[in-house]
Amino acid sequence: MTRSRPGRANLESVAAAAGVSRATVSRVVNGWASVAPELRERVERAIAELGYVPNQAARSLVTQRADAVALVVAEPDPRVFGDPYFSGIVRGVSTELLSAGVQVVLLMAQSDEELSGIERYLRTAPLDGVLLVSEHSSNDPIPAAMIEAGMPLVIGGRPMQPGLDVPSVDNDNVGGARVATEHLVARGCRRVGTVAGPIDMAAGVDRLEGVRLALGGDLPADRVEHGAFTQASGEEATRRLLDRVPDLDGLFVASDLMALGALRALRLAGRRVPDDVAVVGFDDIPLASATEPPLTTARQQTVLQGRTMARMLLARARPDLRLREAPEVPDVTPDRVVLPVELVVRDSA
Amino acid sequence: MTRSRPGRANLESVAAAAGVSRATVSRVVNGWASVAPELRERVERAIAELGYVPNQAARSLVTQRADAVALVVAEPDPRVFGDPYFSGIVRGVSTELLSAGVQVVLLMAQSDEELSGIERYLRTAPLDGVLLVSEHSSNDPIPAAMIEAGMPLVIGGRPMQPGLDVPSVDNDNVGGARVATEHLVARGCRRVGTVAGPIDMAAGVDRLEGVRLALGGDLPADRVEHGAFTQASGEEATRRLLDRVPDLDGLFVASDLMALGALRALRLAGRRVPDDVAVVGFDDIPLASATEPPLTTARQQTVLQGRTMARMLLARARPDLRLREAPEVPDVTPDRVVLPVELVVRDSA
DNA sequence: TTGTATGCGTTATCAC
DNA sequence: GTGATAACGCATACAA
Repeated sequence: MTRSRPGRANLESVAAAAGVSRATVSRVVNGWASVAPELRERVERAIAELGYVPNQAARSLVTQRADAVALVVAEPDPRVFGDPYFSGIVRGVSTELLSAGVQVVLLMAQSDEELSGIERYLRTAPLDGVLLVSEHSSNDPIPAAMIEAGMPLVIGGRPMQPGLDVPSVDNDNVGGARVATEHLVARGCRRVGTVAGPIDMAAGVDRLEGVRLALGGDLPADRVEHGAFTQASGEEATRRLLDRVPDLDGLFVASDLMALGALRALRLAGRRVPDDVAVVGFDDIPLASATEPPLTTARQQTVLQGRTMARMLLARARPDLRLREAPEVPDVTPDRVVLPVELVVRDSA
Repeated sequence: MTRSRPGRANLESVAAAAGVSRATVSRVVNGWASVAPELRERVERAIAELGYVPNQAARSLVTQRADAVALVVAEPDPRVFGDPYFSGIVRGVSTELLSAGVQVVLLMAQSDEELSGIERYLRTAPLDGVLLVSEHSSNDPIPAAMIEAGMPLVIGGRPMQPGLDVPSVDNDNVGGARVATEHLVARGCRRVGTVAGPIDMAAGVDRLEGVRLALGGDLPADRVEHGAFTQASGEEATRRLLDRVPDLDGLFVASDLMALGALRALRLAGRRVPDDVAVVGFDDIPLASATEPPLTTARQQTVLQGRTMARMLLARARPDLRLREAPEVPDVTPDRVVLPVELVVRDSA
């Protein structure tokens, strides 16, 4: 709190009311053992009566700690917040930080102007560290600024900026796409194509790379179309693909949302799924199990990603905090963690 | 920033480097006029060289200001973030605060545990004020805590807690529902029913009240069904309604999402819209214009609501800030502002 | 166990 | 126009 109303209590006034020194009050507030029960009692009563709450600004000034961490989401489209990917990360981050007694502060940037306001805030505000989730981050000024300011930072996703190396937690987009595509091949598909994501996004690039790895040399340029991770773009890309490769029999679509569009395009083109064309998506959004036919897809562990990011940051920014055991979270000492992506087989492939 | 790395520059070091006093550096940093151009030059160079950034904790400690405001969203379902209602408010709040040089900090509470962490944070962190958006807020501890702590607070929506009066900005749910229902009547509907929202949410209660006002005494209990503001619940409620009142010829649905369900239920029941049953929704979500037929609905001004909330808070918490003119934003001196809701007539009614 | 004293980095009030 | 200097509220090393 900052606006000190006329009557805002502080250590001094509590000390006076309890008839002890400021130091003793401080000890009680911070739970130090070495306080006589009787004094403690008096102090606690005084605190309650005066409604005393410690001033975090003053506390941060001396301790160099803030007990708060910023989670920055740099994304122009406000709909990211409805995205299960994002909400999983937020849930994971919140869970882990809550149990560590650290508050999560969400900062969202929908424009460059807002982004620079956020940058300013990050450099000056009392914060223990920063978590950054941004999809197309190749020209994001924040990583460099944080490094220069000495502010601990962990990135969610694959850092796109060459030169800076920042601790990060990513999903295995390459491996996931590879397994998904291998599933198509194992199923008997001979002419596999893909609706890939945008090439300015790490997830787009990496998933396409996974397809390449799975198919070896067998991915001619005409079997690749790019979409924008939206349903409409997936539908169109699929249509273009079918025009060029009419005998396509397997399709890896780089996101479930695009896969929804792909299913529609296939239906309209008279193809049966999976009999004529087998389809695999990526993300396992809730809708994926409700499509006709239900969608085989690669599932990312978004909550785990959030938890891992949080612990990685705390390990670096607040080594004094002892976190509770969490065997399901990978070791966060290395600067780069990649979480496995699992294939969920349903009827579409 | 809080973790002062070994080399973190402060006023002192900048002053030394520039050969001036701390006071002069402070004047330069804060843009005071009374500094000789030459000194100013030297100071600015030193600042750049040392990468000096003011410490906000120290600054807040003495100024009693923070240049930051919290926007608290108390809602268990993370999907609120995808909700156009919420994203409109965020956009409005952000716009207005950005131009005032105040940072928005988003705090979301998905559980009571998180809510109490947030409450702690709000009382202690350097913050100029708090904006609260919570739909079912009748037992939210935050308003009382903020009042006790003397922290300026503005609520979005209608405050549900008796006793506390807190400045608030609401949409005219009563008026909007009333106009929507009157539209049905004017259209010739004789047996109007409604799918209302939950009774523990102000929007649910108020919209139902609007229907009552429009119909005078003519709303028998069997023409009211309640849904949970979801599509599925809207579909079910409509089905129940049709079972009980087969000759229903007008339907006000308290949210567009529920209206989507209602349209489906009507179609399945073989009713034509609007010929057999005219339908009006509420919210004007993007999907509303894409339904078959396009949905007549009441539109809330969510961005304006956010902007109004922000200005109302700043007027109380930071009267020193001079905001730019904004004729479209209503006067924020009264403690309660209700924004008009406009009927958008499409084909469904 | 308790109290005293110092410093965290700023802003702001004075003299000069 | 500029420079000392006193707060701001707290934690903590040290003395008692």
